[in-house]
This record gives sequence, structure tokens and C-alpha cells, in this order.
Amino acid sequence: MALRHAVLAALLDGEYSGYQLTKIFDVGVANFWYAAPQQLYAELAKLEADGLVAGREVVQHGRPNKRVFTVTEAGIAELAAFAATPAKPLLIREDLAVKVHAVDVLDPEPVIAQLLERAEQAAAKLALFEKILLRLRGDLDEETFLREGERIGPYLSCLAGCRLERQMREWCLQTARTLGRRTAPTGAPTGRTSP
Amino acid sequence: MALRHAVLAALLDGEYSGYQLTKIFDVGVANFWYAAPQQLYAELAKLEADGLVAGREVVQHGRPNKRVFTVTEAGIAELAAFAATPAKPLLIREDLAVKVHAVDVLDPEPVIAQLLERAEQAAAKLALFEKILLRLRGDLDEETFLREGERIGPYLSCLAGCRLERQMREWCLQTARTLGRRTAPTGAPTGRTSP
DNA sequence: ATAGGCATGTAAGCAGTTACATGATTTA
DNA sequence: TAAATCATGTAACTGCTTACATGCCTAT
Repeated sequence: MALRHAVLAALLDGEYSGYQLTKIFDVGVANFWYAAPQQLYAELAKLEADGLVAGREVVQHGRPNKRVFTVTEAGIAELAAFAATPAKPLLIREDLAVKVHAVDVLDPEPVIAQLLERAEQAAAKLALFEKILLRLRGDLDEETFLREGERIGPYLSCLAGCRLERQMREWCLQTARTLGRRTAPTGAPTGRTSP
Repeated sequence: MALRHAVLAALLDGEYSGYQLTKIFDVGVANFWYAAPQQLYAELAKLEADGLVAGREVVQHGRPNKRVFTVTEAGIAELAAFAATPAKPLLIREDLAVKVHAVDVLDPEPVIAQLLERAEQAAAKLALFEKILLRLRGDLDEETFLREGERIGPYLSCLAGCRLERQMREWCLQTARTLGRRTAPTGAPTGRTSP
């Protein structure tokens, strides 16, 4: 049971409703945990029942009311216990890499198309993360902020997201180029050995 | 249902038994899919029942016999259909990043220790992957191999593993350093503001 | 009007994890 | 003689995904 810790960590950034959390978690690399909306509503209910978060009704005009949640002291204690526990290894599951692994016996065209699409998504996420970094560090430069800032956890985990997306983008582009060169020596003669 | 595709892709590299696959999959980033041993035995049974792989008994002396599996033509067709289907987004779940995200309200010591340990694991995996790359490309240099090699899929997916582990190592070290500087201004006076 | 965003859930089914079970052989 | 490696599973449980359900408000 580790989704609960990801939810608790996310709620340290502020009061959020279930719906707001779904937005944060379906960016996926929010805090390196993906979760479906239904999981979040269920988990929040459990966390509240266990006294790890406290809900508060927020009345809104013009849109449905919502319940926002805060981490309780018991919730902080739960996080502390979690942090002191040995970390589980990274869990990663990536369709696209499986397809690339098998590409030699397959039609490479759809794989190349997916690599290019993924590269664009990675670039978009990277841009988003860099905006978040800017917002978090305010008017300080990164080094000063990391030395003296009050709350650097979200910044540090966002830095990991940047690294990941940057590598993802580069790998996708490099791989697409490599595959493209092998399949389509189309257009002007290139002086390479003909088939 | 995507574990089956990861298993099929892994079996393109050669005939493997269930036990051998467990070794490949618990390296984790084998082809970007982690799976527990029990999953693999179950999945192989299903794949064989569906005619996507074929099993063959290998008699051994001095150790238990084993059954090794090969991908059938139907298996290749299944992989082809999978490759043509839009890829699901990357699934990533990382305890350690969650802990870092929450580090401001926690004792940073155990988190730093885990970051350093993870950095070492990443370095070890990186070294392993680089050996695999060498083995795959034989006596060719990378560029030539990627242009002219016969089977480049495993090489390309292993390159992704290298990128990932390299970033992981650097992020862990950078993050541990940052956290360490903030908590322990021990030793010689540094001129910084005292607590 | 219709699509999209806000807001919260239930229910069924499948996938993944943890614990248990067995047994032979090689290495320390 | 104990521990590690090879080799293959079963069973119970938990967690995750997919599909369904509802309803209001805003923008096009």
C-alpha cells in the first residue's frame, strides 16, 4: 500500500479536492506515481476513515461544492514511518520500449510514428515542469533556493521529472532517426549500398 | 494485457525457460517491464495454451530439467498487432521520489541514505547495461552497428536503460548532496547563519 | 444546443503481489 | 551441514483498470 503515501505527499503542497488530485496524478510524474481517478476517490475515503487526512467542505458558487483535504498529524507520522522504511525498487512499465525491443521482426513504421509522438509529449511535459520549477523557486536562482528555500522537496522531485522527460525525448528522437535511416533510403541517392 | 507482449519480445532473443525469464525480468529494466516470477510462470502457461509460444523439454544432467520456449508465428502476429496499437503512457512508480517530495516535513537522514544506496544500484545497472551493449554490437562501433546490424531492437532498448540509470544516479547524488548541505553544517565553521 | 470542464462516486473483473510449497544439486 | 542456485508451481489477497452513473455550470 503505497498510493496512500503519494497522496499524503501531494497534500503537503496544499488543500486539494479529489478532483484536483486526479489532475495532479494524471500528469503522471507529479510525484512519480500514476493513479486513476477512481483510485484517488477510494484512497481519500480510506485515508479519512483512518484519520490520516481531514476533509473540509468548500462551498462554491457557479460550480459544484467540493471537499478539500489536509494531512493530519497522524498522516505526517505515517509519512515519517514510510520514509524510514527501505525503498522499493523503481517500478517501470513502458510499452514503447517493448515495441522497440521487438522492432526487428515487425513493421517499423508505426513504432517510428509512436516514438515521434512520445517525443512531443515529453517535450510538452518538460516545458510544464520547467514552469513549475520557476514558480516554486520564485525570484531566487536555483542554487540559492536549494540552499535557503523553505520547501525544496517538490522542487527536487520535479527536477527528477525534468531529467526523465529530457532523456525520454532524446531517446525517442535518436531511436526514430536510427530506425528511419534503415527503412527508408528514399529520395535523392545517398551513395549508400543499394538493397 | 501487456505482460504477454513483454514476454514475447524477450523470447525473440532466444529460447528461455521460465526461470531464466525471471532473471531477465527482475533486472527490471530488461525491456522496461518488471514482473514477479509467479507472473511469468502463469503467463507462459497462458501463452502456450494460446499457441503464441511453443515449449520444448531440455534434459539436463546434474540439475533439474527445464522447459524452454520459442515464439510461434501466431506469437509474432500478436506482437505485430500490439506494435500497431497506440502506446499507453509510461507507467512509473517511485517510492524514493515520493519521500523526497515530502522531505521538508520529515527527518532527511534516512532519505539521504536511501538516495546514496540507489545511486550505487544505478551505477551497477549502468555498468551491466554497458557490458550488454558491447556484447550485442560485437566488434563494430555503435554507429556502424546501428546502421548495418541485423538485430538492433535490444540494443536500442538497452540504450534507453543506460540513459535512465545514468540520470537516476546523477539525480540521487545531486539530491543527497543538496539535502546533506542543509541538514549537517557540521565540522569547521562555514560562516553560514547558525540555527 | 452541445461539448467540455467540474465534481464524486459504484461495481465488476483482471492483474499483480505475497506467502507457501517442493525438491534436487552445487558451493562454501 | 548450511546456504545458494536451479526449477516450477499453487493459493489467497490486494490493488488497479474499465465501464457505468449522475448532475450542474460555462463556453462555443
